[in-house]
Amino acid sequence: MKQIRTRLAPSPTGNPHIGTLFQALFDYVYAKKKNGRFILRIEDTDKKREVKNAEKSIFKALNWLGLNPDESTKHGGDFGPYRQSKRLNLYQKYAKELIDKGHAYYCFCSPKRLDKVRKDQQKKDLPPMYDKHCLSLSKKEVESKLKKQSYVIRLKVPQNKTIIVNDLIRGKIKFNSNTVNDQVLLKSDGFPTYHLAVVVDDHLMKITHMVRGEEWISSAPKHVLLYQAFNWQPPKFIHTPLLRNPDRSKLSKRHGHASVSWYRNQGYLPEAVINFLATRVWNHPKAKEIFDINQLIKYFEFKDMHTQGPIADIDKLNWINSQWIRKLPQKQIFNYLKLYKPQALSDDLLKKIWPLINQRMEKLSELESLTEYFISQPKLNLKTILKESKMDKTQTKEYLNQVEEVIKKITNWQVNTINKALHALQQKQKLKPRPAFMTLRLAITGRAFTPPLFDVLEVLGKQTVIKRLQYAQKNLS
RNA sequence: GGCCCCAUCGUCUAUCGGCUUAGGACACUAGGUUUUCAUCCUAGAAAGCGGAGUUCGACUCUCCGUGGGGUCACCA
Repeated sequence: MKQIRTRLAPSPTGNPHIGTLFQALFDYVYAKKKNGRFILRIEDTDKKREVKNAEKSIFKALNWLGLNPDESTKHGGDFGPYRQSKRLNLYQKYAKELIDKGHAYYCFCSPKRLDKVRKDQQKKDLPPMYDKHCLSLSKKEVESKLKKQSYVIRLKVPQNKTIIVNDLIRGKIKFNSNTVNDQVLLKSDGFPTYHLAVVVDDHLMKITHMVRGEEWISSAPKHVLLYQAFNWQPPKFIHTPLLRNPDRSKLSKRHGHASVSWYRNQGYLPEAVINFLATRVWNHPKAKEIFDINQLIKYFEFKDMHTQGPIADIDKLNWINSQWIRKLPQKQIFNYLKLYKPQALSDDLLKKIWPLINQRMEKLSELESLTEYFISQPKLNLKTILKESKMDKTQTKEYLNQVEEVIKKITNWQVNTINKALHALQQKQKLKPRPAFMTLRLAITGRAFTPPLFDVLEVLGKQTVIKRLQYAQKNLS
């Protein structure tokens, strides 16, 4: 049986887009499922748009999600080079072959003329397309021009033909060839355009399943034409829907959440991001909401992939992330947590606090705000303290002083002994639980929302609690 | 504008012609648990874009509208 080979073919033009990883996920999963190979090919045929270190970021992003390729510029493989700028001779060779077979032609039109043609067409409300001007050049004319002029090679699109793009999840998509442009295949600088390069490389690299975004559907007929011209068997086409902004436009940087680094910085777990991306276009057969990549590998089939463009709903991601924070073993979470840990927070302290805060955490980036009052004396809001205590300044101060005395007498510093002692005081003082304990919470932690008070006290330690009570009293006088 | 893709609660979806008073999840609202917040539990509100057709029967099939999206480069 033929080996399944999938590929991701990003351009090194900036921070990796989450949509790229979205594609990679299905490449990776399907390859793993079928015991195939997942290939990463760098499509660096546009020198102008290339960004330094972009290639590195792609590897980093893939590695973060655990979607490492089997073959790439870094991992090697039998079908290299895996960088298109290293394959220029191949594209040139195949472009010539197309000319010889009559499926492509030289074009010498200047950018100026092309611009004029385009503008005229737009004026007449016609779709802008190359007017095949150079197609009518005689062999002689071509030969003489080749000697002194720069040229491009264009695809010769046949007239009045129906081109069928067979998409694995969308079925047959029909195009009238008259609506397909005579696309440039080889640029005047000798570099191929995407259209030539992608077909040549996917064929040479023996790609069996080509996953890419829906935005490519409209150029797919050109690729079909090329496969026919070369007489090559095309791979299976899978055009995934596009991730959307809340306004339904294509997910973009303008709206935030587009770059992979954003997700990492926010403190989303790789497991959660994968879970999230997968569920945008696919449902677990047992209707599970939370599942890992192995489940995906086990159950995923392209035929079950949706075609509707989903909004990348951050609320849902947050929920999925919070589920994974609770689900993953502590060891693994702590490993991820390193990135977000403030210096002052020791490993030991974190270990103690974790059971108290992990039910309250949605994103790992919240670690600092959830733990800061365990580390240092928080700012106090006297107004809020007095409001909650329902007593005046002196009474509140006196209460805190009594708490201090009670606490000083506790010998066995544990949740239940603290609990007993402070409840006894609360009853003796004839205070209602809420003012009694809320006042304490505010005086000691500086905030109204914390884990259970006595647990917090236990972790803080007797001495710190006493210090904070004294600090609060000082503030109240 | 041409071409193409898509169309069930606010969002993601189940339903693959009858099993459905259209089910679930997130978000939202209310209540319970909790000294607070969160968790957890319970309940609630919330949807088949419109019109023709096919059929005994349509959310599900076909067509036409409508709406949203993508694409029209010597960029990918």
